Amino acid sequence: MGSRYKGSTEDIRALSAFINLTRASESLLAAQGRRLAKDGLTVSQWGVLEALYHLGPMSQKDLGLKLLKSGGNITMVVNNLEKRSLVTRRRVKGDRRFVEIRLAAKGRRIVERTLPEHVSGIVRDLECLGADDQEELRRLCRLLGTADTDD
Amino acid sequence: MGSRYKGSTEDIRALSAFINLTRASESLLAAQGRRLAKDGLTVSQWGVLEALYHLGPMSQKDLGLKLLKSGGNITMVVNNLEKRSLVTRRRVKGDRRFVEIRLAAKGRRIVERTLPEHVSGIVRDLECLGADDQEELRRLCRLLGTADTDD
DNA sequence: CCATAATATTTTAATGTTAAACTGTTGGGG
DNA sequence: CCCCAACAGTTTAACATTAAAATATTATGG
Repeated sequence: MGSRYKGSTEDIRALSAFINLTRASESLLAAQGRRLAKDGLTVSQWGVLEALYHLGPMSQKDLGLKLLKSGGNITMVVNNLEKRSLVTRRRVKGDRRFVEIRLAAKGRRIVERTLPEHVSGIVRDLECLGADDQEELRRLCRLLGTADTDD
Repeated sequence: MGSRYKGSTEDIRALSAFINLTRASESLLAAQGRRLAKDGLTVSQWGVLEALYHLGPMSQKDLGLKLLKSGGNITMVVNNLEKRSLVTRRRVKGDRRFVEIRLAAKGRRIVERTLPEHVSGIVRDLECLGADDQEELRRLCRLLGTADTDD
């Protein structure tokens, strides 16, 4: 049944790095998702709220660039936030193609109340690595992220 | 507007590692997705096909454990593969709760034809790291994956 | 000025994802 | 033997995600 696998040493090295990287990422994201769920938020919704909190109001276009998501996706996530009055939408006067997304009071309260807890959750999740290993991990991942191998 | 951020050095270290890790993972997964799309497959579908190819027929339960996905999700992905005759479903005689998923001939042909290309794609994507860095990355990510901090 | 290209957003269709409720099936204790 | 815990799978509801088509607005070249 098994063992029809024939990979070189380099293949195995790269595949092992790949699988462990994606597993680690999924694991951390899942943990963050569980914490956010207690506040009734998803990871994507949190991404939007945090961007608006730290960078101020911006268009959906800019949100998409910041979060590396498609325009249609941003529309959906902002819809769900707007339904719950966590953000507001407003057509930009001057260029009516743009929509300016802004943190609503309720959204701001949620971010300010829960931000410390979500930061410390991530810090705790990474604690099993020491400071040096965390910086090494960041260095290696940064190299990968930059590598925009558009084949 | 900005600069209401007040994080300690440790916070920033952990957050930087976190953000770069998830970005790198998304970037690699997106690249793999683009390659798979040329063969009309998604990352999830490929995960199922590859598991069946390397490990042989198995129940949806086992697929879920192997791929770390929910039961409902496996039902959906297998449905889509079954529609295209890439896998087959069969109730297990003896214990009729189980469904055995098996690679169909067409699915096997696709895996055998495209596996080398998809492996080498990953190898290429990781090439910007040397062998040592790849193994270091694997080590660090493995530590994170193991850390099942169920808060 | 006007046709057209470019841009921002929305919509649609397809897939993925989970939790929770629901359907069968099995196995075990009373 | 039968009720019921446990278990595998499916369905449903909600959200996420993308590509591609559709809408609306703006910019631009002739």
